[in-house]
Amino acid sequence: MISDLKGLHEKIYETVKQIPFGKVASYGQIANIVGCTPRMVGFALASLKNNKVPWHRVINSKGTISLKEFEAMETQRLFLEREGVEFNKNGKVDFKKFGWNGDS
DNA sequence: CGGTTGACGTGGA
DNA sequence: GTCCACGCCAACC
Repeated sequence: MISDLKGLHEKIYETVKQIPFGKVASYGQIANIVGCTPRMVGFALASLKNNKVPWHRVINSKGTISLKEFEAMETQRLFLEREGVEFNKNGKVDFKKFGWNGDS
């Protein structure tokens, strides 16, 4: 359960913050939890400027990183690998093993 | 107040 | 399996 909605962004932030260490969630998953469209999830994280939110644990449904800047995607991948998340040769994450069930 | 934007998702080819 | 087009809806200008 999340605090009262002050803004969709904050709600999304709270949800992302609940993602446990070594787990990853898709934008659609977050969108489903907060009850908004996946677009907003990405938009919210894009606006993210504070490092309190583990945005690196959020990826698209394909299990890949969709960041525009190559730098950013590299950073995210390194962060996930550091947390124990394995990347395939295609650069995809196995949701079967690292997918967040929504249970913190 | 209106148009544009955007870290996506899904369906179809 | 991959790639392309359309749709979603709040935030931003």
